Amino acid sequence: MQSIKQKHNRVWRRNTNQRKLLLELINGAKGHLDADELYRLAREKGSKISLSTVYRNLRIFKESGLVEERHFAEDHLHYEAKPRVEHHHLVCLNCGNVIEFTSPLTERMKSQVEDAEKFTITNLEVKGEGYCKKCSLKSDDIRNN
Amino acid sequence: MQSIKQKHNRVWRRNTNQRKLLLELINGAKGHLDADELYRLAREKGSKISLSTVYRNLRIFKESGLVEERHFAEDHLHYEAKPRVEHHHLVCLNCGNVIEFTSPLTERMKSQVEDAEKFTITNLEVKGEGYCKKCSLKSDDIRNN
DNA sequence: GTTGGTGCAAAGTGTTTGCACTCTG
DNA sequence: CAGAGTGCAAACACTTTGCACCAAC
Repeated sequence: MQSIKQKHNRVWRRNTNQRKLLLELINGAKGHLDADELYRLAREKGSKISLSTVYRNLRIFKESGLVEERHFAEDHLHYEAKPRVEHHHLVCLNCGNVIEFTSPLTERMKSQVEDAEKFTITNLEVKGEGYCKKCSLKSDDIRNN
Repeated sequence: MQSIKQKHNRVWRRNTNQRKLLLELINGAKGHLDADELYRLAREKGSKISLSTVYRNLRIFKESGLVEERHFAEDHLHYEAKPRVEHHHLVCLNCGNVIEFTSPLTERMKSQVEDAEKFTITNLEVKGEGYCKKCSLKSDDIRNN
């Protein structure tokens, strides 16, 4: 079972029902969830959790490294369980679809940059914006400016 | 001089003083600016521009491809003039410094992913979070959880 | 029992919008 | 002189916070 520590390993956090449910939902989810989706899912499961609790716990999970925060849209955040294999995202500017991908080059790039910049990367986010196969045609007039 | 088109190349936008000043400031800036910094810079230059105008124009610039939007912090956006050579960012979780880097691998990764996923990438954002050289030591207790 | 966690409502923050006025083209 | 652009204030959406109560340890 996963467990949560505060920063600097000082205190073990309490194992509340709300917390357990949230972790369960995040880990069970296929893709990425935002706070509101998570809130609605939890309510559907019968929990009387509040939105503030969702936010508070998401922050804790993030600080503990259990989930990752993603910046897809301009206006709010998405979260997903920290994956074993690092993967990244393509966001279609037309249909809004998010495609996950992996590439051996991202790992190589990471080490190369760490080395060159003397920087320790704990979290790498690669996001490509553009047009998916289906939407590619429609975007011609926008792209060639 | 740069010019601004609306989507689909329909209309040329008006060349207002506010617009000119904003472009000037963005292009003259070393790093990345957020809307508020831009607003303050413009006011310091004597313009009586409003914050709404800053936001409205940033959106237009972005749609026109003149500036790029960056998601550094969790709570607000940064903008920078679209660079000739694509570069990316490392954000230090301790001191908050943003380091720019380039890597030949990012270009290769881009084409590789476009090919593999049949996706046309118009904008690639690579962001590494972690610890810069100076701050690396302090982060040991956080990293090894 | 202590005290971290919760729900609620209220406040905060960055961003967008409605409207009447302004100024570019 | 038409209508795109502006300033202002009010509205918005997402997120955080203060506080009294609750429940995990």
